[in-house]
Amino acid sequence: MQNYNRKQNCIQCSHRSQCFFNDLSDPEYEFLFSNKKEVDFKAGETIYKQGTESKYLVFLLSGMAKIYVEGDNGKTFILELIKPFQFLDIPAIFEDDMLYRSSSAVEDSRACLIDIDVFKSFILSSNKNIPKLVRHFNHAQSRYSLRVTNVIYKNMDARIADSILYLVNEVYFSRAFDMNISRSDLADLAGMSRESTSRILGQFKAQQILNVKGRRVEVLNKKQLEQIARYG
Amino acid sequence: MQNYNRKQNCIQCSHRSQCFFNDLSDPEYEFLFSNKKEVDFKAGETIYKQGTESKYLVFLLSGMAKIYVEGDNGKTFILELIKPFQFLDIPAIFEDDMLYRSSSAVEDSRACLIDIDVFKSFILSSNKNIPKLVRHFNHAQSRYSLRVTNVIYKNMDARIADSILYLVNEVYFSRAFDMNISRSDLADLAGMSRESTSRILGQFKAQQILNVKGRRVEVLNKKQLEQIARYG
DNA sequence: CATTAATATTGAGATATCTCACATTTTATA
DNA sequence: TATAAAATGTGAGATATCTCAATATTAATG
Repeated sequence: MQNYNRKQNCIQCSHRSQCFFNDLSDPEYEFLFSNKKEVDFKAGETIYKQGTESKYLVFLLSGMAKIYVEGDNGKTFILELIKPFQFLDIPAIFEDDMLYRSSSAVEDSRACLIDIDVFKSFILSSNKNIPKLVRHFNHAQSRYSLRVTNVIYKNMDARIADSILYLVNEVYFSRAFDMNISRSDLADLAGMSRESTSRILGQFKAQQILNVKGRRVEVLNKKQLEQIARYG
Repeated sequence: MQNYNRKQNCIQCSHRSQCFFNDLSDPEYEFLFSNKKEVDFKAGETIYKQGTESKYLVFLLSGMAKIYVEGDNGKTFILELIKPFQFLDIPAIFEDDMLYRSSSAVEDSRACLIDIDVFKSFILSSNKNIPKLVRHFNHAQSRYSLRVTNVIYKNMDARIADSILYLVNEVYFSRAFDMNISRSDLADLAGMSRESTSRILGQFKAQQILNVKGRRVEVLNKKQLEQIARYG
């Protein structure tokens, strides 16, 4: 069986909590990944849809995915971006295996599908797995709170500043990066229209807070960006 | 030790998932509630604040509490209302015991505080507790998704309709009820200003969708309310 | 019961954000 | 490399929602 080179991968794993796989014994690892499937997703392709049940737990191997909620009008609000060696959503296991959010690939990606029943057995097999699972949920909840606060209380400037800081601090780990997401995605991340997003990026550029050229973004004044993210 | 009359209580428990306590053995029950404290909260009093750590798990015994996120500007957005025999938030156990949201009593309430370390031991003590815990998290996540979708994609009419339907279907279990929350709370639940909330209630009354008099609310046309909640 | 304080309603103007239409740039394709 | 297609930027008007100020109602208190 292919080994996901887990010790190494976990270094890259930006998930707040430990990676699920970094302290598994070989038999545990074998068990969890028995029946695994690997699937490729083209940029833009849907990985799963909210309101559907899933027989799998999706683990990203390469590329990037966005997790979002959809309104009746077809608009989307991005909750987080998922990078390799992170899970996408864990369905409502021990209930109906429902997914409450949707996901699609923002660039060509490869994912590993873990059988949900195997995952359940894995979770129940040892109480050493429980803290990891709980940390996953903690993380999801803390992110939700941040996202809600962001979109409810902040004006457009603050929302864009916040989104850029998210990219800097939690996605690309650098003040200068090439976004692999479109302006529309950035708009959906900030919870506003594409046009407003453009306007505010232009304004930040004029204020020398950012340097933006196409998908290249460079943060020139992080302090000020943080200030804006906080007070609008 | 006082017994919370758990078999009976769980009938009242509106939590999607089973109540944590309805199938505990007596020794388990004894263990979980060892060291428990009972505390009273007056209407309006804060139960806990987001960003703080908690040594307790709070379980509501009487009254009603609201769970909300706060912005830097002091505004609040209510995520859900908690009734007796439900947990308020489970802190980020197996991490830093942080709370990501705030809670306060909307009417005089009594709560039972369960020692968080006892709770952790309880969770780890048997894998039969895991599904219950996971269902709690599933529930929290599904509610977050609903709330986010509600506030991001819907106009004011839809948000008020949605909030009223929440009260009907998940809080009071009746088309006609006396709200124990203020207009401000209703506004915070719908994510809009107090004034706009008043206006829309007035409009729904004029359209004979609702009958509102003070805190008495009666839904006259639920079909239409659902229609509005969906399409605005 | 009268008075005060708190809560709720209403209207009008201010403001933030969106939408639409079009121009421009970038990317994909023949 | 030329051309079409897609993505992005920009301005102006439309719209939803908020804020402020005044009034009305309900609840609390002496």
